[in-house]
Order: sequence, then structure tokens, then C-alpha cells
Amino acid sequence: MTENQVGELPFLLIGSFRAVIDELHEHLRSLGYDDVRPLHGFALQSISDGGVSITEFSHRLGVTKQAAAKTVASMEQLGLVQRHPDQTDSRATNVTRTERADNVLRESGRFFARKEREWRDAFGADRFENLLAALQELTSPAPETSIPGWLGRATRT
Amino acid sequence: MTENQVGELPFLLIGSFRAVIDELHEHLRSLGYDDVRPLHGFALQSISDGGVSITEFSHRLGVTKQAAAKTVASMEQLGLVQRHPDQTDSRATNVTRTERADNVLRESGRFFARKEREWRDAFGADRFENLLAALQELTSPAPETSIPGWLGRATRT
DNA sequence: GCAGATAGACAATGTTGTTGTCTATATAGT
DNA sequence: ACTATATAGACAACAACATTGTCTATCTGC
Repeated sequence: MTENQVGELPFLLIGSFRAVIDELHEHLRSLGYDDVRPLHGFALQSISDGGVSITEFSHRLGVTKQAAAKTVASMEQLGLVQRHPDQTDSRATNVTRTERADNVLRESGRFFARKEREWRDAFGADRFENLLAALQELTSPAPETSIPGWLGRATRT
Repeated sequence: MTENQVGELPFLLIGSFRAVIDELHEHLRSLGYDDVRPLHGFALQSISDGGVSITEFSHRLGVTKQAAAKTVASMEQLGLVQRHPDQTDSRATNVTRTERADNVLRESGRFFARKEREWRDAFGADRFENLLAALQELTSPAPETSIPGWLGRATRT
């Protein structure tokens, strides 16, 4: 069973992540948000309360402006964001979350809070805090948020 | 800074994963394996020492046979795998790793072993074992290995 | 005002997936 | 043995998400 096992921790990390995200989206589906996909969750979190420009959005997601514009277009179709002309810069577009998107974020937040409570209870507060602290150290300085477009793409752009 | 922060742990998980995989491929690049990408690492681990059929390969990766066949084709181009007619089933293709692929796996294994040693030293054995154990509990029953094609795709296929 | 930078659209293309369909071979039931 | 069905994998068309390159409109600093 351990044939070719090249490293354990990385698989535990991605496996845990996948497990919790899968659970989240199962939950969201049960609430009727059945067209929201993991990518959209990442994207929604990159939109500040006052909205963001497409360029800033692309930076937060770690993709090109063009890719970000397409993501915005698809999320607009899903009723998750709206595009408004920027008042102070007529070149720019201000992208804001819709109420629907806010609901998705709120439900996701509740889900994660519940999940973390579960884990804390299951592990014990000490072990749980230790887990968090250890992971924080692993993500060196800054927790990288530009995940979409990363896996499966060339590391060397 | 915590505006819209919907959940901390998931980001720590994916962030840590990304950090270590990025480091691995930086290392591999420094060794001359500059055309091997994260996807290939997942794929190579799914190839047993005696080789696998394309169908079995597709199951291990969690993708369709067609997608697996394309991955095999691209890895063949990179000199990572070879295709042989199966001796006992003339419909089937046996896919084996090349020496180059074995080297990549070996170097990856070394890298991860070194990384885990570093972390163990940095955290202390107790905290490190706790981290591992906690993550194992998070990955419910089985650590999911079918990662490619997951992020960014529809959860509901 | 003008030169250069920036915002974002449009087009073409690459990578990695998907469904659907097809042929060849294997296997199980009669 | 014969036939029905299942399986292995190829081929084709297409979807999703990214890329690079190019273009226009607008902004900003001198």
C-alpha cells in the first residue's frame, strides 16, 4: 500500500482541504446554491465590501486581467456580482457582490465556523490550537490566496 | 484584513499544500526536471512498479479514461512513461514509468523526507505528530488521491 | 497638452477536462 | 462452440479556465 509513497504530509494537506470544501459545497447545494462552485468561493472572497476593480480582482486571484474579466462575466451570469462604472475612473469597472453572493459567503462562514467547532471539540482545544499554529508556520510568511489556476498549470509562467 | 474572512483553516490547508508543492517543483527545476509539473507528480504516483492499464490509471486519478489517455500521451512525450501492449489482454495498454520518472519520484521523496524532518525539528516531535494525526482525522476515512480535475471543476459531475 | 502608464475589452490559443461514439477483444451463459 | 454483453481504449467534438498579444479609452505627471 505504501508503494511509491513519496510524501505523506502533502497528501494529508490537500486531502483535508478537499474533504472540507466538498462538504461545504454539498451543504451549499442543500441550501439551493447548486450553481456555486469552489472557484466562485475563492473569487467572492476577493471582492471587498465596496467592490473591486477587475485589475485588483485579478491580482487577488493571481490570474491575468483577462481571466479575471471572464470570471466576473460568468459570476455576473450567476447573479453573484454586478458591474458598475467606477465613479472616479471612467476606465475602470467596479465589481460588487450581490445579496445572493453575500448569502453564500455568510452560509460558508457559518459552515466553517461549525466545522471548526466540531474539530476543536473532537481534538481538544490544545491539539486544535496546535494544528492551527503549525499550519500557520507552514504557510511561511503569507497565506497564499491565489489558488485558482495554480494546480495543473505551469509553475513557471 | 479579516474582512470577508469566511474560514481560516481551509486556507491554511491549501496554503500549506501550495507552499510545499511550489518548493518541491522549484527544487526539481534546479535538478533539471524543469518540464515536470505538479500534475505529473500526482500521475506518476498512480503508476505501480509493474505498470498500470489506462483504465486503472484513470480510476486512480479520478478522471475519465479519455482524460487519462491524454495525460499518458503527454507524459510519454516528456519521457516519463512508456506504453507497452499488455501480454495477457490484447485490448489493454500497460503504462510504465521510465527511469527519468523514477528519478523524479526519488528526488521528490527525498525532498519531502527532508521537509518533514525540518518541520519535525522546528515543531518538536510531539507537535509534529499531533499535526499529522489531526490531519489524518480530518481526511475522514480515506485520503482522497483524485485531486487533478477537482479544483475549479463542477463538484456535481 | 502630450507622453507614457493603466483599465479593460477582444481575439486566438493551450491545457485539461468532459460526453458521445466506435472498434477490437474478452468473458459468461446457454 | 456461439452468442450476448462487458470492457479497453481510440477518435472527435466541445466546455472551462487559463494564457499571450493587441487594441481603445482614459488617466496622470511633466
